[in-house]
Amino acid sequence: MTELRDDVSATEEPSPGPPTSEERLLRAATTLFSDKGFEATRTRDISTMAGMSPSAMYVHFPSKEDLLFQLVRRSNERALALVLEAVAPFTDPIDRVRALVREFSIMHARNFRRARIAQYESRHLDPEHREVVAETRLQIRVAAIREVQNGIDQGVFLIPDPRVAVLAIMSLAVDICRWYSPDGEFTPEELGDINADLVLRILHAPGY
Amino acid sequence: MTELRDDVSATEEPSPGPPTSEERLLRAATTLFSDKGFEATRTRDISTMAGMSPSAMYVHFPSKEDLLFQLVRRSNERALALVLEAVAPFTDPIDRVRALVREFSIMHARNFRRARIAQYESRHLDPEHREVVAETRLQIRVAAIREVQNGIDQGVFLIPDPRVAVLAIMSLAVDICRWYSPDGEFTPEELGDINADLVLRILHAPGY
DNA sequence: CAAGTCAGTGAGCGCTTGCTTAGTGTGTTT
DNA sequence: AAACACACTAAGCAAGCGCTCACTGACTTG
Repeated sequence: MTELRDDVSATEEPSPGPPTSEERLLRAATTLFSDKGFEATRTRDISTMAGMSPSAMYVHFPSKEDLLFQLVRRSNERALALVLEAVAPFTDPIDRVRALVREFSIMHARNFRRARIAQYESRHLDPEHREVVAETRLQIRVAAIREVQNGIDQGVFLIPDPRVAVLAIMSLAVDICRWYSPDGEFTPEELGDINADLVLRILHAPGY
Repeated sequence: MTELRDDVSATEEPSPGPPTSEERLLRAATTLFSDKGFEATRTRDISTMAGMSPSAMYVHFPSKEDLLFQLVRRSNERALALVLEAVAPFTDPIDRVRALVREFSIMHARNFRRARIAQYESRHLDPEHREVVAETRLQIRVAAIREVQNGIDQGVFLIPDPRVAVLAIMSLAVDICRWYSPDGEFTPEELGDINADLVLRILHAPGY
């Protein structure tokens, strides 16, 4: 069975025992930022939802913007690590692309709130913070291009322009977080398999 | 040659002569809402960018929310009309899907600011306004499903689940407005052709 | 010309915002 | 026991917000 993990959970590997104040604040911010957006969220609401007084947020985070930055940074770093880990067990380009697309898609469904914040709220970051997350995102992109090019070089993918395939991979996966709902008609794992199949069709992989 | 139309232009068929005050306000709001988001945009900035005093917006629009609603409503109505017009000249399911995906994609590139507002800012609408735009969007979705199902029925598309194909069509086209820049490596028309090819590959249309 | 219409203005109101500051209670160190 | 460290709170400040309102000048109508 797949691991069930709360989308608003702040830590990747939840430690036992009650969540810390910092964790509760990050969880509350995840819910509020993804629901109403960064600008429409009030610092009072974050603290209150975390079960604290309105000013308690500033004990743990220097500003509302920094709280957003921690959320976006974690989300992007986790996405990069997931992509690199997903392809690692395989050598066949088809297996590697399949694993990449599948895991990347699953992540954007299962963690759709965190993904929304990373995709749609990062424009509210300070310029230097925005640059940090842009660097991580570029690395994700580079990893995807590498996998597609690898398959082209080995002659198993047939597509005129690898950039086009990467565009499609990213759009199919990232766009999940725009419309996904846990009550929808597909589970995250189903969406992962669906997108992996679609991408291999696009790449004209043999048998697809 | 394709018609060049300013992305922030308020009217679909620009009338000759200088733009009206209402048009200038809609254009300013398009730029500001798409750049900084609805909540981060100040009514003073909209009026000032339109060349008027801070309170002048309220002569033409009852509220900031209503200004957003006009923008989102127009954008969605135009998208629906475009989809229906795009398929009309053709009878072959392949031609119809190709035209649908191509025009829908071109629109999300050429009018990426308006598309961003329609996709990402509609959560700030009042519930009744949100329902109006949801209805139009559903009609776009229904039209896409009809075209794919038509091709399946005629035996030219080979895909297990038509819902999956429509999901992919929507994601590939809509997601353009998230990352598109006029300075990027693809023109709107190129993106339209690219996405049409990708979708026909996904559908296993003969020859793709 | 008098009256009415209407786009646009300047001042500002009531409220909320992110954030600060002084202080409190609890547990730990010396 | 004195001193300190720490998470947290109550109160509130300066700034900015959406929006209102009394008013103005230009144009239209009778």
